[in-house]
Amino acid sequence: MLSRFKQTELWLPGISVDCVIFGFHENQLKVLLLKFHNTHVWSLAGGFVGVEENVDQAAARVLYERTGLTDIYLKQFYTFGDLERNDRAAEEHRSVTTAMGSPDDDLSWMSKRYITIGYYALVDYSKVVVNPGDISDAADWVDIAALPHLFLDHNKIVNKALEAMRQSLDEKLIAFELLGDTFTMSEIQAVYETILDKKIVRTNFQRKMLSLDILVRIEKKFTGGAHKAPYLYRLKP
Amino acid sequence: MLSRFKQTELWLPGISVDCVIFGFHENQLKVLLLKFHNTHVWSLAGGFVGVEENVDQAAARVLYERTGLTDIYLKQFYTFGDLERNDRAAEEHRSVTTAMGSPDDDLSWMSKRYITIGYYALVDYSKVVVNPGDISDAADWVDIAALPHLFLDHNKIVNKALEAMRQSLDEKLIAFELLGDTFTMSEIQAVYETILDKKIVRTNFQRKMLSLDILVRIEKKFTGGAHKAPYLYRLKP
DNA sequence: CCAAAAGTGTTGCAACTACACCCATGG
DNA sequence: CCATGGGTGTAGTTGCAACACTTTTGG
Repeated sequence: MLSRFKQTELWLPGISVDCVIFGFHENQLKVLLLKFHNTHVWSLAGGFVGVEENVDQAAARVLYERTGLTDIYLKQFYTFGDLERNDRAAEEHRSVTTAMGSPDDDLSWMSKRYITIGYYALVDYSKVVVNPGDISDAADWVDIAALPHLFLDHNKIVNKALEAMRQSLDEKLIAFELLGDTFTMSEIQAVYETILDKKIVRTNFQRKMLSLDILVRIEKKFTGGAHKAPYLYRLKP
Repeated sequence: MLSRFKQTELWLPGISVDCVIFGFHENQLKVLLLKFHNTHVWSLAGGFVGVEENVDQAAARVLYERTGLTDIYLKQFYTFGDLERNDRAAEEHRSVTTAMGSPDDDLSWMSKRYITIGYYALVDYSKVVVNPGDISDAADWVDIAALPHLFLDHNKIVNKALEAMRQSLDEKLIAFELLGDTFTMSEIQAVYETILDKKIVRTNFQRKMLSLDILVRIEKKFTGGAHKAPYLYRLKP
């Protein structure tokens, strides 16, 4: 069952990719996490690199396998190659294998040294159909502000991904990748405020967004809340 | 002779590090390049990662082996993992091995697939004592504006390093890493102008530099040129 | 009417740009 | 003297933050 995660001649040895998959829901920035079978060990979506596969492709494949999505904003941000990143590997390996109670499941790869290439992905939360995969029995979106302790150095990887994303936020307008095709101005603002972790004055934010000349206001208005009528916007093509 | 470059159990398989070593001399931003024995194939300073070595340490070691320097500003900027990066490997491998004419030299590693982790280093040109190492017979500083065709995708790696360096130039004040302990204001400006590839108004640049409150003006003046007397500066501790 | 959403105007600050102009000094 | 290096002043621009205020609209 775990055969495709075993190290065979199909995969490059000692190398993995890890995807920090960000989504935005209920005014929270969330990360997609996986939980190993019968344990409470949470980890990022990761995988290996095929011998006939680009590293970027491997990351896109991992993303696809867990979310069913393609053509997603996916960016390499750092490569983690410290020996210490596996310091706790033996311990966690034990707890994982013990919990699984199946001596046939070869999880020895967990305790080997890996250099992992970190990618972050920005996806439309509502479009994701989560698939935990073979080695996990659960997958959940977890608020970035309330992350549990993660496998190995995955907490560090998430933090580094957040940093990288913040850097590119204005420059590359990646906030829209987290939203659907249409969105209200306050939704965009919520994304910015959550990622940058600070309040923004509405009027100034709105002016700035509109001055970028990348948004189209859709005449059809939002048929939602109690006493309101926010406009919907769409990105210009 | 080439034994330490062969893949043995001492090195991680399929992984390398490449260092883009920048120096500044005669108003030019230069990169340290190596030339394989008896060929005209130029490449970056690269190496493998020891099984008991952090990736960062491997990069620092490579830098040390070629320049004799330690405690250098060295930053990971990208990991190159495309299959195509080795597309020309076979061809270049042939030209290299043929030129070397020594069937004993195992250069088969050249045509294998490698994922390489890119680092850039900023060094004081005048402090470098170049050591070409075992597989190269020459090492030279080459003006960034006149790079030859490099081994594999090393041109791409240099360009990506330049981009990354530009990004961090203001933010982290890395320009000073390229200068000696003391320097004139126009030297700093030359570094900035070369890296950013644009002219800067002298007065504004000077004001900005001094306003950062990181420079100490040394009373002793520069005993150099024809009709002038530029001040020397030093970084505050 | 009321509350939320949207839009307009203004003020002030900080950073940067582009010049004009000054002083100092070594040959 | 003059060419070069070094320094000051100032006017214009831009982006941003903060705040006040008005308008629109659905219930």
